[in-house]
Amino acid sequence: MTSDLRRQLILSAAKRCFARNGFAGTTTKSVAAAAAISEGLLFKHFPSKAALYAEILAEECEADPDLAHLLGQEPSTATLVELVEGMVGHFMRLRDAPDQEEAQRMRLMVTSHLDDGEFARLLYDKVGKLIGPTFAASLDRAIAAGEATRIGDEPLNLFWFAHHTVLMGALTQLPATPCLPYGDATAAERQLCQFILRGIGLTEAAISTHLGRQPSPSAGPSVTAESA
Amino acid sequence: MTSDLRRQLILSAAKRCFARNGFAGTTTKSVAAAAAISEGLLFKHFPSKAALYAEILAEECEADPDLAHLLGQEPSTATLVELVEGMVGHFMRLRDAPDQEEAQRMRLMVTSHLDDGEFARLLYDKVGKLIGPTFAASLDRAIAAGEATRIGDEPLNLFWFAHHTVLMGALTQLPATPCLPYGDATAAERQLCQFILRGIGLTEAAISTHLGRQPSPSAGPSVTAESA
DNA sequence: GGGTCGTGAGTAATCACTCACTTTACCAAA
DNA sequence: TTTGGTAAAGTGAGTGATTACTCACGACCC
Repeated sequence: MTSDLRRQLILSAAKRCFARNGFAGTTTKSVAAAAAISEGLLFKHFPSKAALYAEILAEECEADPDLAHLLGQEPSTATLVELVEGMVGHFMRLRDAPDQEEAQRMRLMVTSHLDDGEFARLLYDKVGKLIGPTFAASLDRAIAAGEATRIGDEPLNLFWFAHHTVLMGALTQLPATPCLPYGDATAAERQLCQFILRGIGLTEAAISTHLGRQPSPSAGPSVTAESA
Repeated sequence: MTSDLRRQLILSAAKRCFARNGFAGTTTKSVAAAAAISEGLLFKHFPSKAALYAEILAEECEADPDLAHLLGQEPSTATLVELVEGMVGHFMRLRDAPDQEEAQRMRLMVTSHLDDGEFARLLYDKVGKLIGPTFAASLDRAIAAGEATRIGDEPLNLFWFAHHTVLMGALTQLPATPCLPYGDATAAERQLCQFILRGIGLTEAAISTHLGRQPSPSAGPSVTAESA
């Protein structure tokens, strides 16, 4: 097997382990087992456990799951409802997704807060710089159209509030720790969308007009009512 | 020293350690050092590291910081604005609090999600049963008074959304990992209150009428504009 | 002087990490 | 096609340090 492919397989396996057990709770032995290689080979590809973790965090920093779904569409035309619906829909879909990789990314984002504060700062800085202009622009457009009220002087804070709600909400729903009974999934998704949209200042009229129109083909709220 | 007092000192020290480093990241040696005792004595009081952790989590379960501030006042008369202001004010005060114990409790609540999913479920169940009726009643009163719109069929979900926002917001502001720049603290606190109050359905009129009146003498938003 | 409080050296297991070694992949000369 | 050389891919037993936890023993108390 080529070195690059092996590297990627190790990173993928390690991401799974770190997301599930945190940095301290993960052993290099378990990572090697998850990657189906010997422990020695692991250290041929990465100089240390910490370096492996740092590389995974840096990778996550570039590919924030929420962010990818938020910015997957044309930034200048996306409305707030589209943005929030995409974010919440993505989070809700994690529960029933066959591939749990993104779910693990969520956990990883939270664990990074506790394992490595310095990285978390870097992540917030980076994500903020990326999403900030788009979110602020969408909010400004909504305010100009009379569809939203301006709340506070820091529009980006509103995005973080929403981000936190989604992140922790996802954490409570992931299979490993489904500790919070939201009830009907579709209803809860709509409720969360409304919570966030109202929170960031959208008017009731604008929400009831635009919510649930599934305008974005890539990350729309195309959930079915099949889940428990 | 009496056995009970020593026990409490160990619990307090251990809580600090677990909150900072999680379960796997905390060593019994470090706990003993933090409690200024030998490692042997620690195991005279607690049969295992896991048992010590479980007892701390169970204790937290009984004394959720948000919850204590929410229910500290008369449940039947507290308005939604008072409840949310108390919760957010408490969270904002963590940053500048000389005693960091409550801040560590916040971290502990989040780490428990990852270290012990079963406990997290128990915690949510317990907190939900305690806060549920109070929150739902306050919300019903506000709706009846025409001060709020009903959003969804599960009023408790709205509380969890708020809880998550506060919890993660606090995590990003704690001294060990102040990774998110909210800007002016007073403005951010007001912004967060508005975000949550709007999110749970309060009307713009009700918010602007009641927000910032500091009606609760125990846990009101009596922050000064001194922080950065 | 029995009983609790407290210690610190000790245990086996596990940790991150290393190293001597074998296997595989690849390519050119015969 | 076969042969031989070589470097990378891969292994697994082994390293000292650290882990959770124990135990024999001393210090203080009523």
